[in-house]
Amino acid sequence: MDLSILNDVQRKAVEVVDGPILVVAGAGSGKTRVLTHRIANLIENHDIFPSGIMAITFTNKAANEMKTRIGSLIGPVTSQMWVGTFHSICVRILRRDADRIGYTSDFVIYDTQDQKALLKACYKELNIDDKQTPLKTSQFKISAAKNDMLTPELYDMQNASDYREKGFIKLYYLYQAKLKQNQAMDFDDLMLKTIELFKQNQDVLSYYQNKFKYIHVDEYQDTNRAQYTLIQYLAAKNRNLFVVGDADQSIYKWRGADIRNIREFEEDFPGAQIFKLEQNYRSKKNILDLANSVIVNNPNRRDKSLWTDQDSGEKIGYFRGYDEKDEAKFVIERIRTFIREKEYKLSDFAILYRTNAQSRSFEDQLMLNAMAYKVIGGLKFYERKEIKDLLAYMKLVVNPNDDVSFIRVINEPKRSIGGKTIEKIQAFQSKTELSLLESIPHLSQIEGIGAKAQKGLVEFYELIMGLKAKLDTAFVSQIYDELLEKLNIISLYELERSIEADARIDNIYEFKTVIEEFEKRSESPNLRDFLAETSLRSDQDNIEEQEDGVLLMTLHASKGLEFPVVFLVGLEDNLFPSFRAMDDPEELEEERRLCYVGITRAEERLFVTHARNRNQYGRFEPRHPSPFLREMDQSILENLSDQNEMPSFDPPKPKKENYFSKNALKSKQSFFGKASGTQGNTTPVASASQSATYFAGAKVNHKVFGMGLVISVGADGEMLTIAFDSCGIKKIHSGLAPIRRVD
DNA sequence: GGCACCAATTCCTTT
DNA sequence: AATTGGTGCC
Repeated sequence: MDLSILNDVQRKAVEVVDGPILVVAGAGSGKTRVLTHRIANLIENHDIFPSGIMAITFTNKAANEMKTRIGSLIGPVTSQMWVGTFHSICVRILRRDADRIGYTSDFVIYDTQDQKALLKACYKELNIDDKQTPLKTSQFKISAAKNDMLTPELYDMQNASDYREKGFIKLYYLYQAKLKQNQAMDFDDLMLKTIELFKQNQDVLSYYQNKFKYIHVDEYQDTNRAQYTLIQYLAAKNRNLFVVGDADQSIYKWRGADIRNIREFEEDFPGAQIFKLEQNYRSKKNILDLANSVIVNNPNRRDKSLWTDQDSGEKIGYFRGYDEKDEAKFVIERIRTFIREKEYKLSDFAILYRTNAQSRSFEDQLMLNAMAYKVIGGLKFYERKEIKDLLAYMKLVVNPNDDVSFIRVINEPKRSIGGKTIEKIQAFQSKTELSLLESIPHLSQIEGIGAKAQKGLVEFYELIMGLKAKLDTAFVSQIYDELLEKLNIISLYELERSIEADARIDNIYEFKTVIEEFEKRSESPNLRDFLAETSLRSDQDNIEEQEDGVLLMTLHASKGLEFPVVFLVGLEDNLFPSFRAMDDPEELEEERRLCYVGITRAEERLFVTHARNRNQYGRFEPRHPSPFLREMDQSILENLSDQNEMPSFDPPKPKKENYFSKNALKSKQSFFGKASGTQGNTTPVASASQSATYFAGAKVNHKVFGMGLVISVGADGEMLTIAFDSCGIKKIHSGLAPIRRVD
């Protein structure tokens, strides 16, 4: 292994073996390299067994990459190492000893949707009105409490004197009780229950404390209180804790991440060694300068600044469009130009936005141009109805206590079992210790269930039990196949003869592929582990390397990734920063960090864009530029907007020579070229709803004069000089004359 | 119980 | 704009 490729600070950080270590790693400063070399160094030069090493990463994808990279440094010794996310590592620990805290190792993991369904049941039992207290509010409150490690009991103690909390406390108790009844844990429980396990069972804790001699945590700035505590427990004995993070990239406060965890590392671990990585290897200087110009506006920030010895690179492209469609057209046109003129492939480009909903206009344009793309996040594959249904069946096969899954699929496909029937079973259930599924054999004791419903219930029971019998002998894919066959689900969707149904069928087959891949990769492919893995899959885990396509994702999802060309879009007030952040300075700082993260994803080129109007909630509304645009160093921005679209914030008015520089002119031409439709195969129809902007080269139709070509636009952007086919050149007012654009 | 139609709500970010 | 949930009728 060659440590000479590291810079001085990196090497020093890598070579320390024992004790607590904090690596403050700015964006693109090679923290993954430090982590992998550190671990490789432990194993190769200090005879540490891989089985004594734990590394916690932010995504499973990062975990796999880390294993691969360590493997390529010192060979395939990594299989004994524990590398994974907080959630997956907790599952692994819990599977072993769940019985110590009143769970079986067959527990299932409830995602956000399941959580909601369970809360709904709690609401019903407690007569809570979901109009008065939206499910989301309770969901959020429970999660926040758990992130702060407040169990119902602790929360109760802390808030007992507050009568307004009475209702919530009751709900929280019931929710937690129901989770246990269902043998289920939500995402936050995975950490809390692991901590509980450690707290109550000294022997278990000692086992792991002794086992893991060296613990590593990546993205330490985004750990929450529970995760922090978990680490404290695990590292308490050996104190060999190596954490890497960057306070400037903390973007998960809303999920409970506590920036203090990294800021106060020295106090938590006296004698900790601290290394600061400030040389950036990722981005051109202009990109880095832009990032710095934004992040310095955060008042509560420890001063540090990244530097690079790379050249400046191109300026940062700035574009303001008429609306989101205009914005998308610009971005896609740029990508086309890049690919035509340079050696870029589609997957070199990333479009980063604040909210998932923004992907749409870009998808439309990409589709129009027949360009491959991949949207990361949004409606996840595993959240699609047909997949969730099949997952619910499989969860029930593993865990018959899972009432949430039972209710989800008992009438899917239709078995003539509705709310009334379920209520009757629940009434029976409350007198017993049985789950809904387990109640079915006792149907004779339940009054008033119709023959049709009874038949449906029994068939359902037999289906699940039939599959359960095969659990230990059959492959997951065999169970899946049998499930599909027994449910006759494909034929049912085929009968619908709709595009949506066809897509569902595709997804069902796709899911089969996912299962088969799991079986190939896993050492002991069982259904339990498969279900856990699908529940804990992150968006980034779904990025496939081999497929070429433009990447679209939220800024959050882009964390830890890098791309040659980045488009940071939708830089508008109330969108980015989010409207929720406007009145809260702390949240505004977090939005700014998010902006910083976005900028620093770019290696070679960066473009920042926004629109003057945007469709939202079906309404077309004017938008204002984001304050972050104003903060950006204007001298490194290059305005690529239509002349009519000069920015209204202190304009990044390019110096004359810039404006007419070869680059600016070239890009301008391509932009106009596209809009006026002179490029033949670009945007064929597209503009049925023509945008109201006019510019030189635009084709217009006048009610009286007929077709014409805009020659120039007045300084006010409204007086147009138009050459009409019928009557020559005329000056008319775009706001008053009966004209419209024809694309 | 199932289905069709209407109304309300949503678009902040996620394991 | 689009999805989701609710209501009322069959």
